[in-house]
Amino acid sequence: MASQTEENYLKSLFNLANDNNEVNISELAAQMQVSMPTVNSMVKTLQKNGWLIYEKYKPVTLTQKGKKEAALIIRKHRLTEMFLVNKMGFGWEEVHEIAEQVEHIHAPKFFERMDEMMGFPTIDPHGSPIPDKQGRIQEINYIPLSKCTKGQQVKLAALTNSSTHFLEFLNSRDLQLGTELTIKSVESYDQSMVVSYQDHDSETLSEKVSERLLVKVIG
Amino acid sequence: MASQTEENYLKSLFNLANDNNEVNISELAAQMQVSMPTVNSMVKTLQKNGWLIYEKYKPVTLTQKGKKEAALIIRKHRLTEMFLVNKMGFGWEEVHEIAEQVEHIHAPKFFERMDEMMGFPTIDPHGSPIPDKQGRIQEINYIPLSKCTKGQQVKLAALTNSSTHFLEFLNSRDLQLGTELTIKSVESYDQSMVVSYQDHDSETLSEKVSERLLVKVIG
DNA sequence: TTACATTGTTAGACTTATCTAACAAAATTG
DNA sequence: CAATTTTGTTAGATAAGTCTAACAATGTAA
Repeated sequence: MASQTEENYLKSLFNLANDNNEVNISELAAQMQVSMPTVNSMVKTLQKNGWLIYEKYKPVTLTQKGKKEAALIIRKHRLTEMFLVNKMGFGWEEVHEIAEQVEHIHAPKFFERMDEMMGFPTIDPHGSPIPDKQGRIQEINYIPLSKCTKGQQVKLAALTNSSTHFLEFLNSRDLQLGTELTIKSVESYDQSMVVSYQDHDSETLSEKVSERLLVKVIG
Repeated sequence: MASQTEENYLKSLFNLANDNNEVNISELAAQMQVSMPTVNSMVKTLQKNGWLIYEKYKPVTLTQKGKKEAALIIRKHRLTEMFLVNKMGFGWEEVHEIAEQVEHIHAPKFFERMDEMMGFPTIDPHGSPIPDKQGRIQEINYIPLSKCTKGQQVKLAALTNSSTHFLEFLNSRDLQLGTELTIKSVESYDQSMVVSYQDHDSETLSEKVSERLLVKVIG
């Protein structure tokens, strides 16, 4: 069984993996906020335990076993976030830190019960997909709002960043998953967008914001 | 902040404390399932951090700070157990292991929300009192069934032991908190008791069982 | 009250997860 | 392609929490 620390590395590895499923030591060190030598020694341990493939001076790759384990931890994280929001009345900006701790609990029934009570949700409060019990993750293809153009109508479907700060910003603008926006204009200088939705006739979103908002084009 | 390991020692110290608030190194080692040298080095650490008083070759004593910390961890444990039973549909025999993990989560709001959702319960599913937010614990004076005599009527109020095995035994006999029993006889040879309750006209309980059942005399 | 048993301590070692300093390989760039 | 920067590795140290072996203090009981 992976230690809590190992579980955190697996999660980061899963999230950082590029198209070739590769992750650099330096990226992992940055993500985990530890030094490169620490990562170096940890990847050797993770390899020894069959979670990943490592060769000197090469990027590392999760094994099937490692990918599944990571997905199951992410499953616990996302189920917890959804439970906290749907069943316990938390705001979407409050749940990450709690889920970060709850995800390490070893008690399959606990998470199955959450899942049941919520009617087997497929996405978490930030629109990210919840891996299934086999660790399979359904890929959804939303596009960043920043890729959209003037006149399009889109529905906010997910976020690429779920930091408390960003979520509080969205709260302050009444932006929620499901909100339908119309793109009124795009400023060519800085790519900022003017959008309208609900009671908001004209709200300006910087590129930094619009590239973190994943949307579905509806018109 | 106490580490998870330290939290577990504090909890054990709290539970093992005798009338003088003292705990022996050997008792603590047995409870924690570690060697005496391990306890010896840990109590030095705990003292250094102000959780307890330690003098060579003397039993240790929790400080006020240590007692409060322990009670607050026990609070999280018992709130969790109650939440699992009342809000998530678990049986009282399933919750200890899960609560043992959840009690280490640092997220005051999480436990406050549980508390609110349950309407601020004062006992856990096994009849043990839930310490308040200040770490004060309300002492309740129930007596072990084994101390009762023929003819008495009593109500099952709490348990001194909440092992899964014991709880499953109680389930098999339809014994729950609140069950009212009449003591039909006590066998002088082995102190076993014959009791009746609900549909059970004549159920024999060994001393081992009756001394673990805490009751309130009602007639 | 001396001997024995129990309880507690010290010393030293191990594992996990981390660090810094020094160095080596790989990638980038003039 | 040689020089430099970036990335990765090795070596050695540290802290937490554990162990065993050896020894010391305390308690018990003949």
